[in-house]
Amino acid sequence: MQEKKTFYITTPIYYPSDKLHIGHTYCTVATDVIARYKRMCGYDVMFLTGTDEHGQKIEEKARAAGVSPQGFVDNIVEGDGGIRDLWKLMNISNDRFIRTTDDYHVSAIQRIFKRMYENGDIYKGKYVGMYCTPCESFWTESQLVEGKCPDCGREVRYAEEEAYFFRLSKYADRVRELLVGGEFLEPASRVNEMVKNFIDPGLEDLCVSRTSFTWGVPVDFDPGHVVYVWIDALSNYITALGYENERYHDYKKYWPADVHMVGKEIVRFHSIIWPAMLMSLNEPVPKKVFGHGWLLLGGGKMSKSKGNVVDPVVLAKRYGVDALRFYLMREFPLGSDGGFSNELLISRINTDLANDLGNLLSRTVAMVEKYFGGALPKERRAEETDAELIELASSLKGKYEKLMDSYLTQAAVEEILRVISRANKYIDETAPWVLAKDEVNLPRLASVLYNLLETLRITLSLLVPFMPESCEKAFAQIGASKELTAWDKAGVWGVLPSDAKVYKGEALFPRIDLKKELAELEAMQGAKEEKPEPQEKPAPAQPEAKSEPSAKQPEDRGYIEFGEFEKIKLRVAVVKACEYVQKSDKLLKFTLDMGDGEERVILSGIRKWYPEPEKLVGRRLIACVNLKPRKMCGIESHGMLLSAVTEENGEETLRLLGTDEIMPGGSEVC
RNA sequence: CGCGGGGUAGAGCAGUUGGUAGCUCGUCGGGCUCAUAACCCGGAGGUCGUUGGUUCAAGUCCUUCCCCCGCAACCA
Repeated sequence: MQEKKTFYITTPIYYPSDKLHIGHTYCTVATDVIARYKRMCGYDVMFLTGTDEHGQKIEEKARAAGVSPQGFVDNIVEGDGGIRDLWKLMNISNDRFIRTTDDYHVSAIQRIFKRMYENGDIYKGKYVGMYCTPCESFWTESQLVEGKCPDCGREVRYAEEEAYFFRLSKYADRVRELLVGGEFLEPASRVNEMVKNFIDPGLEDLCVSRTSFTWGVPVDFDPGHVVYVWIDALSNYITALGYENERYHDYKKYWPADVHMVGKEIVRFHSIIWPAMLMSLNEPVPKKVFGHGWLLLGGGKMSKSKGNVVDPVVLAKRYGVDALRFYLMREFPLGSDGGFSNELLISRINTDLANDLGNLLSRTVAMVEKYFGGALPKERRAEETDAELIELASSLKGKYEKLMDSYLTQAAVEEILRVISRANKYIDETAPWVLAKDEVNLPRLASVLYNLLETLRITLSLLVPFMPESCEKAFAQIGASKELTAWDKAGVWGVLPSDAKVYKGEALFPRIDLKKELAELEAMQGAKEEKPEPQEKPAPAQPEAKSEPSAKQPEDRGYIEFGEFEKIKLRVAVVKACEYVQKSDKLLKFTLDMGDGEERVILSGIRKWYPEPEKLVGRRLIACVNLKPRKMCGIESHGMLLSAVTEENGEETLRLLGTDEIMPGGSEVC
C-alpha cells in the first residue's frame, strides 16, 4: 500500500505576555478545522502550534511580577487556565506543541544561527545610535527628547554596538520571485502589499541579535548576544520536526510545510524573512502562507478595553465550544476582516444550529420514534419528490471539498446549510404526519424518514471538522456507528442500514434568549470593569493582574494620595496659534501663551473634532504642563490639553476644556 | 500624490474567469403542526459610492473624484 500523503499545517507561535483573546482563538480554530478536515481526507497530518517565549517584553513583565522569566511563561503556558488549557477547551487537535524555551529548540537555534554565520549570511556589524549608559539603551535620533534619553532624561552619547545581521538584502530577488510567482502567499491581495511596501523600497539587512536583554537564546560563540526574535521564533516550524535536533525525527517527512496560517499582521515575517532564512539554510520554503484577517469589534481593532466579553473562555463555556467554533468559521471569510459581535454569535447559533440543524435532527428522530418506535421498517416506497434532496446531499461532499481545499471555510459551511435547509423543506413537501395517518402509506413514510436520516448523516459527517463533539452526539442519535460516518461514505447515498435505529437525546443546540443573554454579557462586562478579578474559581493566568503589586488590591478603589495629585501641574493656556501638523491627519499643533511671555507648543490628536484649528485662537484652555515632553512627527509636544469625551448619537465626541473667565495665561489650576 | 483594504436591500455580508443581483437577519402576508414558539411558501425593499470609457453585455475590466478603515516613527 502506498504511504499516506502528508500535510503539515501550523499556527503562529503565540507570545505569552498577555492573555490570548478571541483573535488567537480564531486563528487556531481555523487551523484546527483544516487539520481535522485533512485528516479525514486521509492525509497524514502534522498540526503544530506553540508559544514564542523569549524577548524583552517577557523579561520586563516577569521582573515586574517578581518571578523568573521561565516561571512567568510556565504559568501562562502550562498553568491553570493557560494557553494549553485554552486549546484543550477549544478542542484543538494539535499533534505537537512547541515552546521556544524547550531545550531542543534552544540548542537547534544555536546551531542554525551558527550555520548561517558560517555560510556568511550572518555577519557581525555595528548598530549605531545614541546610547544612554545608565539605562543601557540605544535610541534613534527621533526617539530622543531634547537630545536626551527619553527614559531618564540624562545625556546620551553616540555609540556603536556590535550586533549580528542577516543578509536579507541578498535574497530580495528570490523572495520577490516567490511572492509574485504563484500561490505562495494567500490571499493574493497581500502579495502586492508585501512587494510594494517592503521589497520595492529595498530590503535591508536584519538585525538578528541583541545585547540589551538576556532572556533569549544565547549566541553560543559570542557571549552577551542573544538571538533576536526572527530566527528564534520562525525556526520553530522546523525545529519542531527535529531540524538540527534529536528530539523529533520527521523533518524529512513533513517539510516543507503545506501551509502556515498566520494573522495579517505577521504576513511580512512569514512571507519575506522566513523564506529568506530557509534559502540561506538551503532548505525548501513552505508551500503556502495564508494570512487571515482580523476580528474587529464595533468596527475597530480588538483592544483590551473593548475585549472583555470577547473572552473565548467565557463564550465557549456559555454557548458551547462547538457553537463558538462554528460561528467563527461560518461567519467570516478567512482572508478578510470580520466584525465580531455577541449579538451575531447568538443569532447564528439560534438560526443555523438550533432552528435549522438541531431542529431538523430533533424532528426527524422524534418522528422515527413516534411512528415506528425508534426503528424503521424495511418496506419502502420511493417517489419522485425524493430526487432533488438525494441529489443535493450526494453531491455535497464534492463541492465542500473543493471549497475547503481553497480555505473557503465559510462557503463550505454555507453549502452544508443549504442542504439542511432543503431537508427542512422536504419535510414540508412530504408531510410525514399526514402519511402516518394511513397504514397504506407507512412504506412511503419510512422512505421519507430514511432520506432525512441519510441527509443528516452526510451533513453531519462534513461538519465534523467544525464541531467534532456535537457531531458525535448527533451520530449517536441517528444510530450511525463509526464506520458509517467514515469520510468516503459522506459522498455516498444509502449508507445507513434500512432498519436504522434512532435514539432521541437532548437538544443538541438549545435556543438562546438573545435579549436576556446580551443583557447578561453586558452586566458581566460592567462587573469586570469595576473589579478586574471576579471571585470565581482560580482565575486564568493573567499576566497583567500579576504585574500589579498585589498588596494594594483590597480596599483600594483607585484612590491616589493628595501628594500624587499635587504633582500634576495644570495651567490656563491661551491659544496664540493653532494649525495642522503636516503628515498627520490626527494632530493639531497648538502654540500657547503661558503668561510671562512664555510660549509652549503642545500637540493634540483632536483634529477630527476640530477641523478648523484657526477658530481656536484666543480660547483659554487647560494644560498639564509638567508632563514629560514627547516628540511626534518630528515636533516636540510639551504637555497635554485637557478635554472631555462623551458619546453623542453613538459617536464619540470630544471637547476641549477651558474657561470663559478672563484668566491670564499661566494661571494655576487647582 | 506614503502603502494597503473597503463602499452591493433597514442591518450584516457573498458575488474566483464580465452573461437575468444573491444570502442571513429584520419586516409584511400566507401555510403547516412532526419539531427546540421551531419549519415551509410568497411580498416589499438595491440607479451594486461617484464620473467617464471598453464591450453585444460591466457589481465584475480601465478612468475621475468622494467617503470609511487599517498600516507606516501620529491620539501625552
